[in-house]
Amino acid sequence: MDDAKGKRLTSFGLEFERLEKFWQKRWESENLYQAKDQDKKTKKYVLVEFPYPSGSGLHVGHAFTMTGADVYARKARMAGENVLFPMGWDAFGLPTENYAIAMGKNPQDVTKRNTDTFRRQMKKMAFSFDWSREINTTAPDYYRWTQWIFIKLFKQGLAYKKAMPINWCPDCKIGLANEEVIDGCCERCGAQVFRRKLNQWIVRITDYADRLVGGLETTDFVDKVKAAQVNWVGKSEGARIKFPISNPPAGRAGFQFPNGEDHIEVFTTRPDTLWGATFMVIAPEHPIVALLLSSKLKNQSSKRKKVRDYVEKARNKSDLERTDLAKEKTGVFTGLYAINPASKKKIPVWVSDFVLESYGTGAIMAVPAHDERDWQFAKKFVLPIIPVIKPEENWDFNQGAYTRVDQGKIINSDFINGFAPDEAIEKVISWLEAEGVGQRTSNYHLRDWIFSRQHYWGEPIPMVYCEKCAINHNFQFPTRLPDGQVSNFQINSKKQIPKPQKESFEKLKKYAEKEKVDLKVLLDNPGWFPVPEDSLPVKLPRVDKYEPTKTGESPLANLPDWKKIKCPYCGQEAVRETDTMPNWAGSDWYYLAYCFAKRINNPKSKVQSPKSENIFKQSKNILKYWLPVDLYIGGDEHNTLHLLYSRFIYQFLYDLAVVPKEYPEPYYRRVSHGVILGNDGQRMSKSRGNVINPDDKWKQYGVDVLRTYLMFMGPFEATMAWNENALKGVERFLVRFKNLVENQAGFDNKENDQTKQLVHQLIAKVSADIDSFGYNTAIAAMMKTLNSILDKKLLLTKENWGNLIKLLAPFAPYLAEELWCRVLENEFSVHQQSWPTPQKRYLEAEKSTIIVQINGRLRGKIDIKNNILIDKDKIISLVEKNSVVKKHLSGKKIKKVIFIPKKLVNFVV
RNA sequence: GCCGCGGUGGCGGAACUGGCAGACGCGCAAGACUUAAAAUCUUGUGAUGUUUAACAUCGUGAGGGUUCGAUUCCCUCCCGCGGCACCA
Repeated sequence: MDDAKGKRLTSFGLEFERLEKFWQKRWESENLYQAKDQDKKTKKYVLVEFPYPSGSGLHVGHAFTMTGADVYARKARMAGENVLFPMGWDAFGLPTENYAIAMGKNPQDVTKRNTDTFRRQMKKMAFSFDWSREINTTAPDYYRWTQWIFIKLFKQGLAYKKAMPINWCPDCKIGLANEEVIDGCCERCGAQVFRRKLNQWIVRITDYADRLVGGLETTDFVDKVKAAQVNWVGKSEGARIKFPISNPPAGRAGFQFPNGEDHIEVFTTRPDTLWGATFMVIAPEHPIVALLLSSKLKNQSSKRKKVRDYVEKARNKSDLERTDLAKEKTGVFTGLYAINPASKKKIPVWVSDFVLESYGTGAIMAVPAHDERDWQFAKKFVLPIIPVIKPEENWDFNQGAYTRVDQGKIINSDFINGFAPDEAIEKVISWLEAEGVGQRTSNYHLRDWIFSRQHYWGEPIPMVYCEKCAINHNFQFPTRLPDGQVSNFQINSKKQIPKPQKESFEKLKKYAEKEKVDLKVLLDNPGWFPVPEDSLPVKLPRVDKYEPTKTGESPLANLPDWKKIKCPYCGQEAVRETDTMPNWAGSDWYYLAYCFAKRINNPKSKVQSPKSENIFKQSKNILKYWLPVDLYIGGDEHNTLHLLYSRFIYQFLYDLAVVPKEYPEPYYRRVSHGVILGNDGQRMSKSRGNVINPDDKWKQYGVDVLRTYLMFMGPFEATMAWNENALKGVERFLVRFKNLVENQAGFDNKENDQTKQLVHQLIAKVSADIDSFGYNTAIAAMMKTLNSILDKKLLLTKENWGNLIKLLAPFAPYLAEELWCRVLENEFSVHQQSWPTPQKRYLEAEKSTIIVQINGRLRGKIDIKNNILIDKDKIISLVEKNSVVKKHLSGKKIKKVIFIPKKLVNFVV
């Protein structure tokens, strides 16, 4: 075409940079993308996970994910929806702290610099975020509310302090949650993790286990996300069964079972195999073991010494060693015997580290005939193996356990003999409950959430410890049960409490009522009080050293002045908690914060309601308007932890009635984005040298080419390798598009029906594809249409060029704006235009192609006019006249004709 | 071991609820333009066979099944990716 004017463009890149700057500035000055609270339009909340602003800037993975979200948001906005598409910073975290330590800078400054870089890059990428709602988890006005949530958790009895054997990373000098330990090593530094007991704040997420699973029903998460959540909670149903001890070391001074009764309780999913339980195994941490070894027991036999040695060894083992499947079973006999409540047989109690203290009751009934681990143990220590399910084939129980136990019939089991296992389970549970030796129950893999971190760069946990109160409140009542629960608060129980204690108990009770604190938590955590809510935030003080202390305490422990505080209860001198919160805390509720970001970022503004009201209640109407999040785009790596934690916190806030009662779940739809690999097909990493930096690419090709390429690479949810050549293909497409519009602009073009059909079919296709994240096929369709226009030398009217530009706008916003305003000379801005709607009359062609098959094999195609399309007989006779069909049909009998209107005719011969 | 996802040309990928397999892009080949190269444009491009056309046969990880018809549904198996894992 004509390049006489020298106007013709062959590539973007540098030449385009000027335009990008120009339009970026204009969009910003006109506040194009601000969402309006309470607007009458349909709201749509499009959320993309906010990044951790690392020092290395925006990653190409961020660029990919956010472009995908941006395309969706832009299209929705043009289609007339009130779109909330916000962005912020999840800025607390170890990398910043480590960098600060290494460079001697303070994390606040490092964070400021990093977020500035990220923001600049995102603006360059033309992401249509509503920057008026930007939030930062490290801003005191933000984490004030993160702390507030923690206080509420405490007051409701959902946070408690406990010495926990935690995963301790010797290099980072920090306690790690189970989730942060990968193959027994620290997720961040790779050092081997070992166990260490440390006082930690624990959050009782397990109380919400059933709701975290049940709530999924009302959401539209993709199946794999739901499955991941369900698996993580890991519910299994079964029964608890009590096994009485036949030879308690009775008469010995000080011996008393921890549960007050002389039995060991187990959890099993297969109560039907109870008759096959020939021994028991308890975890080395089981309370009975501690009791057996307690110094109060005088007779320290050699057997007892063996137990002591074994338990000692197990304690020093790392998790990695303990859970190594391949290793041989170890264990020792405790000297205790239990009575199998069903068979009444005396069975030995062993201790072994393959039984975990943290799951179930920390004790199992071993059924070696039908469980692989129990079988191995029985084989090694020569314990009896009794089959209780009849195998469907010949089975040698000396060779292994028969574990296909869902089929078969029960044997050797008294009144359940002959039943199928699932029936037998029901019968046994009824019997257990009737006899009072067991009950139906469920267990979860989900553990309570260790919430303390011994680090600087996190939200301070807003708690105070008062030693004097701790002494005064360490009430010894008979009402305290062994599991830490308090059954009732009757002072007038059998054992009288001494008078001073009684008085202080009454006082504490009053405090609990006034402050709305669960009395149970105060009793379980003597001396611990939340800071008063109106004194929040507990600001992170500046320190000189960011390293954790040698004792494993956070660096805040080095600040005596900061630590000192008056006890909120007694007013005397007390100390602050020096631990900080885990990374997840700030991201648990950030999607709520966007809704009322103005109130957070400017707490002194007039919109602030009375101080007594919390920000969630103040923003009730705004939350009701925006929630739930309509679409949440994020990575698979957050499908368990972040998603589960934030759903839990939301459900908790729901129970506090501070979020709208209409929405029991925060996120309606969850879509997980894909991953971009380097051009070698490997995960991008500095060590491989295959990292693609988006900065380089937009400098070379321009933002529009980069964005369009990212969306064209493949399905939004897939894993794809970078391919520089394909990037050039996209550039060709955009350049051709631009040149063609420029060539046709300014003419009074007349177009034919064929052209209109092309345009309207494309509108329908692109609209549908964007809605279903089929960005790659949307772009392919645009390419195809452009090729047709070029091939057939079609002319388009200004209106239809406008339509095509609108379709392109979500992908290539700069080019679209340039063509819309400068070339077509339309009014600013293309991004505020309404999304085109396809006209039905152009969607269907006059002719349809009918496929002709013979015996299901393609033999020809025939174009048929629409007006006779449904007329079966006419079409069949028409088809039979076709020469190719005639040839194939000659000399054959037609048995049957299959006719699908508008699609095909199939002759069966 | 368990759970989830996937396997289609030389490559990335397309194919709606079973109905033209390979859209679109890359790469490659030939040609045009050019002194030449790059860029751009045109044409071709799953395999095999008679080979000019046209046509035929095969072809969506392997094998089997359902169906007039299967990349799509069912069964068995193989391979890859992700997650969980001594969880009773």
